Amino acid sequence: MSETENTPSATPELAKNYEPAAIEPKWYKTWKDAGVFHAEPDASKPAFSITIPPPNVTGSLHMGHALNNTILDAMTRWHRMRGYSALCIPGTDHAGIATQNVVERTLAKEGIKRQDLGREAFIERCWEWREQYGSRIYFQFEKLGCGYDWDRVRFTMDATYVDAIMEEFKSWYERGLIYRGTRVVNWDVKFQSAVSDIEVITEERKGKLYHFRYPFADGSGHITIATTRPETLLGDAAVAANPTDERYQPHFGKMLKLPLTEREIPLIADDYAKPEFGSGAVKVTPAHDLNDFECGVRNNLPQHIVIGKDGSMTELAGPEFVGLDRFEARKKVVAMMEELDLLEKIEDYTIQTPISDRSKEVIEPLLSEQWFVDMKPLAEPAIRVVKEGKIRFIPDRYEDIYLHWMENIRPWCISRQLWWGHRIPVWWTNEGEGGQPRHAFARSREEAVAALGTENCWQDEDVLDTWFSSALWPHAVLGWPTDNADLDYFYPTNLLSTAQEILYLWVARMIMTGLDFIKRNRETAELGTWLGSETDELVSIIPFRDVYIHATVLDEKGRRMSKSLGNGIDPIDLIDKYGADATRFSLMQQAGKNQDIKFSEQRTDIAGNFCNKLWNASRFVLMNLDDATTGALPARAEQSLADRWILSRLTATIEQVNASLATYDMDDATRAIYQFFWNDFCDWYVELAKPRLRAEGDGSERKTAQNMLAYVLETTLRLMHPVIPFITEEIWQALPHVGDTICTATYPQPVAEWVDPEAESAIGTTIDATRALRNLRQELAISPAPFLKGAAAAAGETVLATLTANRDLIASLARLSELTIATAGPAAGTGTWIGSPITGAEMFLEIGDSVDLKRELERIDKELASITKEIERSLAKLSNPNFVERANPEVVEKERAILTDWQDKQRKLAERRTLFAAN
RNA sequence: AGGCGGUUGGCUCAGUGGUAGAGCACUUCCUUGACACGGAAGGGGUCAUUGGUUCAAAUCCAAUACCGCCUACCA
Repeated sequence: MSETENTPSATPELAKNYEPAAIEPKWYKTWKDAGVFHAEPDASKPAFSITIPPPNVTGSLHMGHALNNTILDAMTRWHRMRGYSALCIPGTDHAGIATQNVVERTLAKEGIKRQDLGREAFIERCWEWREQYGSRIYFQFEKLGCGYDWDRVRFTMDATYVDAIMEEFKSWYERGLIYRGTRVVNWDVKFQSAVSDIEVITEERKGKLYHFRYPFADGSGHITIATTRPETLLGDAAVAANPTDERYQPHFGKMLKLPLTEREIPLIADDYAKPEFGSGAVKVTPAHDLNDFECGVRNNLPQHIVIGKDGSMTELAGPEFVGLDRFEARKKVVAMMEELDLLEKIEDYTIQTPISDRSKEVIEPLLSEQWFVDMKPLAEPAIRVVKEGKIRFIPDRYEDIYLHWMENIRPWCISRQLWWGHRIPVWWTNEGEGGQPRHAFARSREEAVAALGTENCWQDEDVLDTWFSSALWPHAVLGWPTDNADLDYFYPTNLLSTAQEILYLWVARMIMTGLDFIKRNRETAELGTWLGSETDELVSIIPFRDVYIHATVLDEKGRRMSKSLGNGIDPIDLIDKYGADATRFSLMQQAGKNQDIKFSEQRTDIAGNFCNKLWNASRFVLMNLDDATTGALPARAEQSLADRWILSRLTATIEQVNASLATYDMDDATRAIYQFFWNDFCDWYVELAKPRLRAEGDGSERKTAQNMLAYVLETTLRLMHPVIPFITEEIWQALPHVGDTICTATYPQPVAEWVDPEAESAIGTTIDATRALRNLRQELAISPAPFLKGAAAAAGETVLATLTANRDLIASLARLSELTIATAGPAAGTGTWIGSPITGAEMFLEIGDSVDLKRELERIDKELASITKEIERSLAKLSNPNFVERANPEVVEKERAILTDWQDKQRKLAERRTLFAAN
């Protein structure tokens, strides 16, 4: 029969070479067109849902995304195959400052500033930008193989999403949780906006510590203070020293002449000053430092704003400084102080400098009026829900990190002085009592007029922090604030997987908003997903059950990937080079409970080799099937020992993979897959099957082998599919299978009847025997080509039976012309035999004239030396009465068996040695 | 400064009390009809250090060192 005729006509043949680019786009399109990824509420199935962390609309796929989205997709696919109505909702975040930055840069190339365009037109440009580039990352997700429900894609500025934000704002505003406040915020002088803590990076920079003298107003000497920011001197409101500091106790309350100004400032007592640092006295600038601000509030100090929003000095700084850039002002202050002989010294100093992540400008802590959210009341339930174990962190160490932050939560500044984003839905009028401004929540001018009772009103200029909108993500993407079937069925979601740096800014806030806004009837709420008391009719529902914090992907040297270092790896390049499957596999192999991943491209190369191996082994299986092969599991009676063995290995692997995925040990899951497929299936099972495929007779042995190969391979493909979706689909389609796509095929589950210690032990012996024979051949440098005579001496009946049963297999694998099995070794005079002991037997090889006596003795001695060491170790243990008496009897028994085995091998080898030494 | 991770063969990492493992790299051999992106056989580790608990420690405890991450108001 020709090869072509052997191939089942209904199934296509695999291409000779594995080329991911030739299969991946094809299957993604097929799946998408068939609606495989679309999920609807389905009462007959359990729900499984995930919302992806929405990447910035300006973003493109980086390694962190690739890792996280591989995990999300694998978890979704795994559940889909296990019969869940599995949904993964994609979307993007409008990313206020980042998008505005990108668009402003584009405009700058045309020589336009956003102020030239005006607010409306600028926002129009932002939308245009988004239309053009904002979906790029979606195509990249598709390329990675992410099976997301594209019918449900969400953007944080969609009209329905805006409804959710309005609802959130209204509720918090009306409950007084959102308030207007004046505090020191992180000010970005380039964007002229407040920025959030996460957008501030602390960098160690070299700077100077300046020691200045502040003279007492009454001329009775001076106090020395130190500062890294001399320009803030102009805004000083006091000098503080610790109340316990004896050096300053006599002077508290006295006034100091603030140099370069006309002002006098007091020396106050505040324990914010640490006596051990510098002179023990610290200048206090309430408007330009958060700690000084708090100190100022405590002591009722004035707040002089001397640095303006653009980073230049204000009028309050005095006529000599007004308009100067803050860093110019710094130089000038130092120079003038030196001139006045008030500069004591300048030291080199390492300064923890806050830098704006977006603009790379030094952040200016600045007193300004902003909108804040009072987080304390919102944090309380969010703490409880984690303490009560309703939301689980994986790895669990993040629970403490989360709780620590939540318990020390601070007000959240939500206003941003940007144009792109959700404009704050608050309207103002100055028609209040005594012309005081008043404000009210309103979604539109009409609402505002109604609420304020006047036409003379205007909307707040600021927009909301982007995180204000993403905090609503899980319920907003499911249609909240409108009650609907999706929200009912898919909420709470099952998993939130993300990077650790947004644990606070995002994860914590989603928990807070979820609990605050999503309430259900206690009777109908799913067990373990709600917070409330027995008497509450309505209870708060958690947004997700599991929070998986994935590792940070670093470069191979362990450095963060960054544009400036140029050490980043573009996942799209990896996919183009090795395929999405290899990219995913290499990421999953490294994704466990680790904090970071040192990633090198080599890992993907190795994963690609695995895919290639899978491809070729599958080709082998396929070309050995024929039309009659159904891939049905042969009856137990028809199965060979090897068949039972591979099924036993398979069910152990299935169990391991399912268990590992359930606990987010993706590294363990991929390792189990890798080892089973390569070491068990390819290295041994396929090799053991080869002679059976060539078997003569009625063809039943060949048939069984064919069905077994097809069955095991098909099952393995389903097991692998969540990790490597494309290649598994391509091969699966070529094999006998049930269903239209592997995506919706059943996920393998362990089968108790397959567990077969007897077969595992028997094939274990077969493998040992084969290895011993191959080893003899190699150690004595005998050509691998010729078929040699082999023999085995079995110590007991079990081993004798096992070896006999697998005689042909061993002979084939070890390239023997014949294999004699007996209870004793070959008789003298029957040839030149060398031997090697295995557990329960000794394997022999007839090597004719090619024996190298010296070499053989060396081999035996080497082996003996290592065995002797093992025996000594074991003897030492067993001769310790404490061990024998105290250790678990099973352990002692096991140790005795080990010793006996080593001693047995030692005796056999010694006999061999004597034999050869005599020659 | 505090908290949390890490430290296992040349490299990247598994391994939570009972004979130290994998992949890559390395050595030797092999292009035998699935695969050289492969096959076969090997070499290589006092599991960071020190102490403790235990019959038994890579594994549990304590300290130390180094690396990393995250929080933090040290001018």
